[in-house]
Amino acid sequence: MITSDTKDVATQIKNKELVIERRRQIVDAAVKLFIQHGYHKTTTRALAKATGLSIGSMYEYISTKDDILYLVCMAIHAEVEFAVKQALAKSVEGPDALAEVIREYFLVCDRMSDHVLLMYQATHFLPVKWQKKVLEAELRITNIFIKAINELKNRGALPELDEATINLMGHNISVLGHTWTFRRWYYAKNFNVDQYIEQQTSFIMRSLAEKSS
Amino acid sequence: MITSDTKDVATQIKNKELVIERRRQIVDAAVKLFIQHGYHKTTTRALAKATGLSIGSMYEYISTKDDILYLVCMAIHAEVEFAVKQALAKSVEGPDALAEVIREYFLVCDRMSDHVLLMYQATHFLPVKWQKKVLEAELRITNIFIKAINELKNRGALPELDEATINLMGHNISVLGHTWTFRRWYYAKNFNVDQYIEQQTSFIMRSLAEKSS
DNA sequence: AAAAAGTGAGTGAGCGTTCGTTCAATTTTC
DNA sequence: GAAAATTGAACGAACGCTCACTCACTTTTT
Repeated sequence: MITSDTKDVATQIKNKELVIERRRQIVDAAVKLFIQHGYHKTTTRALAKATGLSIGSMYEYISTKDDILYLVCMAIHAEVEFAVKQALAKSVEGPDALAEVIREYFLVCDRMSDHVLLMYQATHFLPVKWQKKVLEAELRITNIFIKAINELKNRGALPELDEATINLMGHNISVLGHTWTFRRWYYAKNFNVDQYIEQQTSFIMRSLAEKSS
Repeated sequence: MITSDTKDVATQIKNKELVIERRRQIVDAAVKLFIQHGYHKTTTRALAKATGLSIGSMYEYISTKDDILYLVCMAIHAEVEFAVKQALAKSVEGPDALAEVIREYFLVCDRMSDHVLLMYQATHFLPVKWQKKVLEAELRITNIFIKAINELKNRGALPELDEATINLMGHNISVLGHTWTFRRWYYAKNFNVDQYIEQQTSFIMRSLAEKSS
């Protein structure tokens, strides 16, 4: 796993490695509990117990319950970003490169549906300063798509598209990945992931391909 | 305004009209406060004060804080549905009918961004039984789009599209309306509503027009 | 033996909800 | 039509409980 920017959360503990290790424990436990019961119904006591620390001890590694949510959000984004970047790196050069990245992204979203859902519901409990950080992380992922589209365009595999259009398409990809998670209540009855990916990729590619106006 | 199904929320008050009036007051106040401070940080006392009732009195009209959130969610959906249905009714017959409905839908989403956002964040605090009701209301709106696409298809204005594709397109319209509200933090810097509507409508229409696979 | 890490009972603010009471308006009784 | 009885909406102090966070103390590490 990737250790996300962790330096903005205060700690009393001197040993840096210990901080990383314990926080990983905390995040792992928190993800499970937050997903299961939601942020508010998860008590710090339950968090501590699940982590294997005492409350007092846990509070040596963070200074607010918010901190934990922040660490969780960053960890989730880091994981998604990692998956997408990897897909981008190993993908073939060619017009299907984008489709491949989209596919891999949608698959992470599927694997991590609960996590994505959690972020949609809980980000806004964070202090504004951290909300911004989380959105930056989100934007970083979206930018990967935008970059991928641009490369395709520059390679001549797509018609001329203005900046705004490409930008929006990047965001659409991002959101349609999330949509799979938060419309599960409906989609699950009608599709499996692969069908969803195929359909949406086709939607995206068609939208990009024929610029008529 | 439309009085959404209100009968599943219990009240001590006998006078039915009074219940409707007071609940409208409660919902109006609640929307503002929930949007401003979020559901959890809004206390029942603050709610009562903003409504112009005492807490005790307010509790004669509902039986749980959840009830208020439920009423709020239903009221919001009712308003969106109303707007879309109206657009559908007065829209011209023709291939632009869909574009017109989309436009009007995106515009309600814009007007009610805070409300839409609120629903994304707060629906899951409801008891499951009511979450379902809220999702039904959501689906009702989505189905309007699906129906509109189908009519266009049957009128020959669109190529043959299978049920699944049309279905998904309906959901995409729905979600892309919401997206305008919950990606405001980014979009606002780059677009205004009209540009957003034009771009997304163009995506949708192109995608519907050219079914290649 | 000093420093660092861990502990968990304790604290108190904050919250949703209840319920005994008030009182203006309406209905019934004489 | 005055007096008595009934109704039910409005009230808000009080209750019981939850929960984030602290701190004096113990254990472990160096």
